Formats: sequence, structure tokens, C-alpha cells
Amino acid sequence: MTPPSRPLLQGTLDLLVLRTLAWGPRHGYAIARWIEETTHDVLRVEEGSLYPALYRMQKKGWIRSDWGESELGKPIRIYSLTVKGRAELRAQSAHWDAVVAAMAKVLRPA
Amino acid sequence: MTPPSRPLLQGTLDLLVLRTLAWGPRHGYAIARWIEETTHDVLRVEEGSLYPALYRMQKKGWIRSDWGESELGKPIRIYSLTVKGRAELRAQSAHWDAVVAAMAKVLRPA
DNA sequence: ACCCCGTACCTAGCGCATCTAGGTACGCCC
DNA sequence: GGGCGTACCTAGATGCGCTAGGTACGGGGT
Repeated sequence: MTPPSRPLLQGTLDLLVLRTLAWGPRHGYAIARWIEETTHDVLRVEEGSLYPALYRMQKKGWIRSDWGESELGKPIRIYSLTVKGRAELRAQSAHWDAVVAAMAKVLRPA
Repeated sequence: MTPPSRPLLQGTLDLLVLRTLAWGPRHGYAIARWIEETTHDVLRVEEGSLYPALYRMQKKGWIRSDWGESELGKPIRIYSLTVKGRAELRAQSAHWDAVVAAMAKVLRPA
């Protein structure tokens, strides 16, 4: 639909997905919708970014996928966090907090 | 020296530079040092990122540069904010705040 | 005398995440 | 029958930051 006013900051998508999956397994499309709803569309998740990101994260061992079935019996790919992914989530959360704090020092200095 | 643990988030460098120049004109090298000192090296500004960024921002009319002299009489390029740059700073600050708030909703939901 | 470090500037080319813009398939509703 | 929503996928472009080089000069150490 309306394209995102500005692209997502590089690196934030992984964190967003990791955190979303920490709530429980979800399929790709639902991850995107959940992030957009939660942020009232401030953060848009384009499918062209999402699926390659899911593939990368799977290769890194942060998430795994299993085939499941939608309510209509259609095959859907369910993603879930691995132990490694949980550790990565903690690391990336901490890094994000550090970046936000550092940015705040520059943007609103004493 | 020690390379940055993680690259700067794409798009944040412009905001950082804009905000630094809002304090007053500075030359490129000093902009980088100021950001690194202020954030205690959490945010590293590599010169290979900085100078192309300054060039881009100048092309966009956000900043302008004039030749000046260092204390030792050597030519240095002094950058300063334009009126357009000041507006851009406000816009990017607001956007950054919105992104941080949106990220917080996903990372630490009610 | 020599070398390294710090200041100050610059560039080519790489890596990589995100986006654009398409595609498939199926079910529902008007 | 056409369009919309769900759900998945991909090729290629774009654009930013980084790596790794380069220039030039002055000061400090040995």
C-alpha cells in the first residue's frame, strides 16, 4: 500500500523479528502484520525485506521453520526461536539500548 | 584503530552530523571526534563514511562548506548548517523519536 | 636523521540490508 | 468474473557505511 516514508534502519528488522517470535511461533506474514499493528504502521515490514531476512536468520541458526497448516488447511511456514536466537535477542536488545542512549547524548546533551 | 563492533545504523549519521553542526560550524574531522567523545566511542564515525556523507548533505543543501584556516595556518574545510539543514534536523529528530518509540512498543510491550 | 603518531582531507570499491516490483496460488464476496 | 486478502517467494536496484588505501604536514622520541 502506501510505501514506508523512510526505510527501516538497517539491522532493526532482525531485532524486531526476534522479539516478535519470543512471544511464540508465528508464520512470516503474521510477524509482519503484528509489528505493523503494534507500532500503528510507524514501522512497516515489506515482504521483500521480510522473507530474505527470515532466510538469513535461519542460516545463522537464530530461528527455525516447520511446515504447518493454516485454519483453512493450507500449508504455512511456522517460524520459532532457537536457543541461539534467544541469546541473539538479548545481545541485540542490549546493543539497541546502547545505541539509543548514545544517540540521546548527542541529540539532547546536558 | 579498533574497528566498530557494529556499523552505525543506516541513516543515523546524517542526523548525528546535523545535530553536531547545530552547535556551530566545525570541520569534518572535529565532527567525528565530537560524536565519538560525546558517546564515549559507542558511536564510531569512520572517515570513509563521514566525508561521503558530508558531500551528500551538501548536495542536498543541508550544509555548506567554506575554506578556513586551522590554528597552524593550514587550510581546513568548515561546515555549517543551512536553513534547509535546520529544518531537516527537526524532521529527522522527530522521525528518530518516532522510531525509538515504535521500537519500544515492540521490545517492551504493555 | 629517521620514523611514527596525530591532524585533516579524500577516494574506489565492497558488502549487505532494505526496497521495488514483480510473480504464484487459493478462497471469499459482490 | 474481478478484485481483495492471505501467504509465500525472487531478481534486481538502491544506497549507506565500511575497508583500505592515499596525500600532506608538524611534533616527539631515539
